[in-house]
Amino acid sequence: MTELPSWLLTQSALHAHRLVGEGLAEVGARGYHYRLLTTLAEDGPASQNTLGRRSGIHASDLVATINELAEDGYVRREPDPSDRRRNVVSLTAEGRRRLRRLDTAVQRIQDRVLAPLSAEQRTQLTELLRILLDHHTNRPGSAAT
Amino acid sequence: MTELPSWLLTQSALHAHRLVGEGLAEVGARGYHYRLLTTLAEDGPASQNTLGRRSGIHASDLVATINELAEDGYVRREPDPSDRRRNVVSLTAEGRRRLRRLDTAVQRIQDRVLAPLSAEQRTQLTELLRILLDHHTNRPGSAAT
DNA sequence: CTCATCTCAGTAAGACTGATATCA
DNA sequence: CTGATATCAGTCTTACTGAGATGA
Repeated sequence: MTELPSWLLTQSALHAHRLVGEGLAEVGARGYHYRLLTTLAEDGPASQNTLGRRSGIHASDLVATINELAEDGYVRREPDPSDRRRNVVSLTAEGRRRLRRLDTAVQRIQDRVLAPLSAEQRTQLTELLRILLDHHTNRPGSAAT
Repeated sequence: MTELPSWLLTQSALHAHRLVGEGLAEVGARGYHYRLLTTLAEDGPASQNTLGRRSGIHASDLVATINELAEDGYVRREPDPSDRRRNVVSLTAEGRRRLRRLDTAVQRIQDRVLAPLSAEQRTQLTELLRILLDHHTNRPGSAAT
């Protein structure tokens, strides 16, 4: 069993996930916070629906995530004047600072995650995972509802 | 962000985990069931404590897992005569058959998980993950309690 | 008494489902 | 009315914490 690719994958990911989670927790953040802030910084303000698609965070979890980030003043949630069903969520200046801090933490952790691999091996691994992820992202398997 | 190794790792693992979960669900099982049955088949009967260490399943989850498997007659839980605090958990004949079935399901899924990779790339990936996992397994990081 | 073992209740993160209110 | 959007409550899996109970 300990040689099953899916096992190796999920277990390594578990460690990576734990390390990242701990790193973010040290500065009082969670994975969703980082993901949403990054998405906002990379692709700009958007409706919650759009942010959900971009970040991969489920709409219902997005609500709570935005609540939390808005409470700390990292994002702003404003009704869209052109479509009053929508909220436009955008990054504040404080949010940008916050993201820089989280980014530092996360980048530092990449090194701990990949610690036992050489530079070449790291590249190899990222490429292989990139192929895997692209494949499964575009072939939802049975995730269609 | 979508190039972060930890992101690639956790997201690919998520797909793998989902595929395996679906495959097991189709035959009415969960990950813990497969892991415990495999551990019992590979290393033989043991106390719950020992099984927890071997399988990586937390002692408190092991209780429920064994309950479920015992109810279906796949494992037997008997008090250890030499130490009445302990239960000795062992695989039944039905449990062996059950494991063969789950094994088939899981093996079939490996192919779906690794679909876009060549044989050589699969070997590469498994080796890299093996290194990662060994590293993090032996260096609990901050998992010490 | 201390320590190991097992059990039970509860928590946490991430992903997801289903129901509802609002509005286009 | 239909369909999109946001919100709310709850489920599932895996992992873990803390509090007992039993017995070595």
